[in-house]
Amino acid sequence: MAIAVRRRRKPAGKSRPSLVEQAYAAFKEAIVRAEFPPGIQLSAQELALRFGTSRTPIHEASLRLQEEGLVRILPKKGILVCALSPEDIREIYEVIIAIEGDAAARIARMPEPERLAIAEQLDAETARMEAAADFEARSLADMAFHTRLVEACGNARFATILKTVNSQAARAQVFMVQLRPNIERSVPEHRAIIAAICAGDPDLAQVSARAHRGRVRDEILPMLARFGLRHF
Amino acid sequence: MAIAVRRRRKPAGKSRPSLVEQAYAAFKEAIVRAEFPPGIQLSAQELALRFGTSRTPIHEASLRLQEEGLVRILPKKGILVCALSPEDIREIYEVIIAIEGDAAARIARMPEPERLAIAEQLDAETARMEAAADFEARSLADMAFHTRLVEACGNARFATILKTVNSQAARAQVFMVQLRPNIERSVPEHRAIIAAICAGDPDLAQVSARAHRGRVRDEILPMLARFGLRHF
DNA sequence: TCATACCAACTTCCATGGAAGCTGCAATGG
DNA sequence: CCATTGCAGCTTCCATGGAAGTTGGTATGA
Repeated sequence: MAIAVRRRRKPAGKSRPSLVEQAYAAFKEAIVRAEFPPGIQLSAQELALRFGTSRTPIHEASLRLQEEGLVRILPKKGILVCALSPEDIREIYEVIIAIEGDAAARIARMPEPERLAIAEQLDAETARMEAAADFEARSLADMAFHTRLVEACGNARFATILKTVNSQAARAQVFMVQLRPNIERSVPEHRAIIAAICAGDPDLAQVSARAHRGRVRDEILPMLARFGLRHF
Repeated sequence: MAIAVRRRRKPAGKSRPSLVEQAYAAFKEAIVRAEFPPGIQLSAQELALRFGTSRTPIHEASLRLQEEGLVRILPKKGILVCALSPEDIREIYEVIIAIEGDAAARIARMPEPERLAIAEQLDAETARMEAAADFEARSLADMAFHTRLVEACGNARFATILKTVNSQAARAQVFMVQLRPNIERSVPEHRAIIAAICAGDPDLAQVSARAHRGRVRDEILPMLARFGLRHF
């Protein structure tokens, strides 16, 4: 007997993600990449066909995406992929400004060893950004800087909120890359935030972080307006 | 013929809420009222029995509540009603401080007629609070003030974020009522925010709003610690 | 006595089909 | 010609049952 290989209790790492998880990730990816144009209306049936599951996981994934603001479920009608207006972008930036500003201030209030350690990490990302060869690499390092900033601040809810609004803005980011804003100006601004953190000055950190994101917002919004983009 | 009453296309108002909606509301209500003690583990089957539906609407409602942070779905094990630690309360207050501060500043930046109109509404709530006979009425007026503040600020995402964290904190509020913090101190602080808005001073509005919520936080956290409450 | 293997009772996960609602178009009646 | 009605084809909503994973208690062995 016992020919059959006995499975372990915890079979090597975590078990495969559920179909809901897969459908959620795939659907979200498709939305962010604008494979589904904003405003399009889909049915669970066709999505199930596309992702190779039944309708149930699709439906549950849609519920999650609706909670995040990426789609709207129209009862008895279908699933609507939400379109973002420039107004939405503005709202999202204001959330980012409020949260990141406080995150920077919180870090600046930490005891010196901790905040210096964080500052070092932030500085490394900024250096990586400065040294980056192409726009994409720079953009990636930029994102890493901001992610690190909010994850290090000691308030997990800040990170959650930013992750949500970022996923809303992600589709717009795809367009942004094509517009190629002058990301170089970010480097000294990042350094200003880092300096305020090192100095342990929460107010200055707050102001620097807000000024940085505010500048980016003020640069991007007219850009979008100029290109006459009504939605994303 | 035609004895049967023909239904209109739009049958008088909106149709009945879906079972998911009902289950969601009922489940959330039960959690907030602490009918389900925090940390308890439930099964979809028993909830379905309690709310008179099948397991599907319960499951979907649970997904929504999980997204809001009120429960966690443990795969193949059940639904866990999340417990809040004092640390969570602190985090939630910091989100409130960041968002409400910016909301107040945004209102103060509006053109005079608009911000005066909003100030008047806020003042009315504050007056209602001052005149309230019992603690509960005062508490209600207080909540109305803060709700109005964030809904009037012109950024719908601010309101959404606050609604989410408030629903997380709602269960703790139930305990708070029993502790009866001295809510009277809020009245002059509300008036300070209103004055800053009337004066059109965004920085002062920001500082006033933050100071108000910060004071409440600094009052409540030790209170919870003193009573040795580990979770809610 | 203690550690291990096993099993029965639980749980969610997911597919599926019928019920109910929405929409656009064609047929009908003025 | 226009308004109304009826219907066909679509959609989600929800109940249900089998598949598969988890757990705690019990029997078994050293």
